[in-house]
Amino acid sequence: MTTSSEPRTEPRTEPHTELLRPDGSPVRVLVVDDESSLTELLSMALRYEGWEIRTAADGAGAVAAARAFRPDAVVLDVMLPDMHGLTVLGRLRRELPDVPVLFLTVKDAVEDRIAGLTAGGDDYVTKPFSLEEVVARLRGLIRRSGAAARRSESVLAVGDLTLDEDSHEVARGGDSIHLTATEFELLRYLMRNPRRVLSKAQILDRVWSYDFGGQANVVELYISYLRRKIDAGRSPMIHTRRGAGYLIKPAEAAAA
Amino acid sequence: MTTSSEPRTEPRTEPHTELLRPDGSPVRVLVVDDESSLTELLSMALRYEGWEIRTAADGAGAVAAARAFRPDAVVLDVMLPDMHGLTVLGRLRRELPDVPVLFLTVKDAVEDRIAGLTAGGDDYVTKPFSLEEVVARLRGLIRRSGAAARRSESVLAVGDLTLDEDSHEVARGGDSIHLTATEFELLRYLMRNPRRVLSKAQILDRVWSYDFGGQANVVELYISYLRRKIDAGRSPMIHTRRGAGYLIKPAEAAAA
DNA sequence: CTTGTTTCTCAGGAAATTCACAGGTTCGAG
DNA sequence: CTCGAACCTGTGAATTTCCTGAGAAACAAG
Repeated sequence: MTTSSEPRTEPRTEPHTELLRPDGSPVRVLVVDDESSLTELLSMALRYEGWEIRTAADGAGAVAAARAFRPDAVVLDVMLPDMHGLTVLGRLRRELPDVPVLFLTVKDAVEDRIAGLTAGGDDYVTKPFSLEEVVARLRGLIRRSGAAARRSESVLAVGDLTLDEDSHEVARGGDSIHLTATEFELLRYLMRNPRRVLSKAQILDRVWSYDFGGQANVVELYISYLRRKIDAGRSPMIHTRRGAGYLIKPAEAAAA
Repeated sequence: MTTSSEPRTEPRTEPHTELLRPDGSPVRVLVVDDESSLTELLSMALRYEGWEIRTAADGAGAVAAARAFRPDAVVLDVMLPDMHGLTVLGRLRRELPDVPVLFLTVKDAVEDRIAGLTAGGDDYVTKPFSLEEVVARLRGLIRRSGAAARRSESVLAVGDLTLDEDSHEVARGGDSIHLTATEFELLRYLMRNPRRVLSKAQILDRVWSYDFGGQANVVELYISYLRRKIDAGRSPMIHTRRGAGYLIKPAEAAAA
């Protein structure tokens, strides 16, 4: 039995470090997509981040909502029923010159044109996406746009393990570690919820894309990969709670 | 009903640490399921938590009740006679954008089609469930949703024994203790009712799933397991009241 | 087209957990 | 003190849960 001595009463942060506007009010995000199941899913996930969400189903609605709601960021599907995303972008910009936009595009579509747009500080993710990806990108945009009060750090740390959300660099105790995209997202999710048990279902819902229909044991598999890279040899940080899920926490001082 | 034999005429002292809304009124929960035996069972257990309960048997009723009752949380069976749980969810969200939902699903059947449910901070339990599980999950949802005063602690403490509901960590006097899932739930139940005698029937009804059909002496067995881990050597916290049940309380100053 | 990487399925095996059973122990009423 | 009921706990087997190797499929880069 690992004998950690203290009862651990360290400050327990909310699921995620909160991002607030300068005046202390919650960050506002406008979600624009014509598939209601998607706006639904996104709304839920983004509200859970503590943000205030408004949705619109088409370009006209988006512009109107932008004017009324004055969001700090916009999630915008490139394909809308009434007008093309780029048209919407133009009108949005007229309302809100500096608001960052996260585009949702289909994989093989006009990726280059979108890519060009991201030069202006915008960003995009391709459908089907994972919620972790969207949330992370959005956080990045908001952080960089200056809409957030404190310029929050892009580095997550748990014990001697660090993960940089901007550069995607991961290191444990000085040794840099190469992770694949999925491994990275899984680790980020764990690290954003340290000391908290996350069920396999939660992980799947959050780290895998919303249309993933495969076996739930991919989670076990990727945990296994992560352990090989993160915990190899050292005292383990990723723990299994049989019947409940997984959690990450700083390694105990290795038993002497 | 369950396999418990004796009539439940237990002393009805006030329940557990109460979760209240900001204005001090009791938390409201809407329970939606078409099996009346289940809504019955749940209502009873949740009322006992000190919450105000309303029930509905189908989707239409759920939406109406949501509008009128404005609950702080909803327990929602995914399979309803008139519409699918996800449809209901959409309509509920229109009424109550931020209300957390606890889904009830069947284990094997639709497991894949509930993807995304936990993503927004919602949660689910699979049938057959134990009441402890439902109550714990609900408390977690409410705690995190902000309906209750923010940042309530997730740690239960009795004497020098602590149990963290987020990390599933248990420790006594600094020594961390590993418990299995069932042991954990049993201990949580005891600790949420300190100094109070809980009969074996109560424990069975509460900690084991409602369809448990085994020998009632599993309770004795698990109490025995717990003692071995919790009380080992130290002065005991788990006590037997012959003919009545068990209770947990802070250890007396150890007799020299 | 070829090659290297990444994602994922599948399946066997290891390990932990749950539980029944039964013999032993303790308690308290008479 | 005696007896039966209530309780405790060792043993072991069935079951569940998790881990991980091997390889197929998908993908990206050259």
